[in-house]
Amino acid sequence: MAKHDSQLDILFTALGDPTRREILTRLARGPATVSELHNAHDGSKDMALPSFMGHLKKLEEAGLITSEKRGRVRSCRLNPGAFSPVQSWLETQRTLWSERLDRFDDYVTNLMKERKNGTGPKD
Amino acid sequence: MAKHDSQLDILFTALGDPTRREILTRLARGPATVSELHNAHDGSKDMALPSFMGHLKKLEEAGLITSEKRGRVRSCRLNPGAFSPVQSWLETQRTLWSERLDRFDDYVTNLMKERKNGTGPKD
DNA sequence: ATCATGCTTAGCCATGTGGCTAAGTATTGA
DNA sequence: TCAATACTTAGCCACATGGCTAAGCATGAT
Repeated sequence: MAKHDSQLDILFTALGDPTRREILTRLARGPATVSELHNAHDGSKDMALPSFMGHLKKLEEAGLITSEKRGRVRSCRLNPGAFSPVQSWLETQRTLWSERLDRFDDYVTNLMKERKNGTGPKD
Repeated sequence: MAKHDSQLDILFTALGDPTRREILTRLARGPATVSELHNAHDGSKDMALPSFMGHLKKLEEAGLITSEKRGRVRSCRLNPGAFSPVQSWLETQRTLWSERLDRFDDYVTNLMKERKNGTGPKD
């Protein structure tokens, strides 16, 4: 089996929360301050700021965003390159699937046939 | 902000675990039985079968795989189409980013300049 | 019928997650 | 200087996650 890749864990996990995806979508349009992001989110969810900050922290730890504090204002920007491992992994899946010509039914059919013949599957 | 999409939650979350990604990669090469998957995984991790089955269940709930029990053997196959929402979301991000011509530094510069001029950011 | 095989169910655990409230610190503007 | 603003820290909570062991059920082989 393939080697463990914790960066993929972190990336996919980060993307598994709706608030965090919202944030990323907003930042894809351009940088924004924490307040701007939070206010936009509050429109529908009304989440407490510390919780919201936790989401930003998670995105930053995943490398998906970078934030910078100037004075009392913290601005966030997207790191689009950080999506690369995700896209690579998906592409790998697609490639493997394309190379696979067999179908599920064929597999089961062969399995049953080989069992009846007493030869066992070949692998 | 965009509407909540719980399927994306489920998909990204499912992909956030290394064991589950391993399983998907293996199934991209073709269908396999639970034992085959588990044995291959055991080579490096030695996870108890009930735990392993929990991962398969999660993948099935996400729609990423489909399993079928014949007699005492359960076979699993990949549903490649289930990745579509994930790829669509990533593509949306890329599109938004491409449309974005500004840079982070420009944003902060404009922010400071507009504050000095007393006009405030425009949105 | 009996035993082996391949799951499945049940219960447990430590840790993490996604929130909350309360309080605090630093910066900015009046 | 003081009040307002923009975060930041700390502590709490219910629930979920990713594992474990033990036991059980169904099927297949002998």
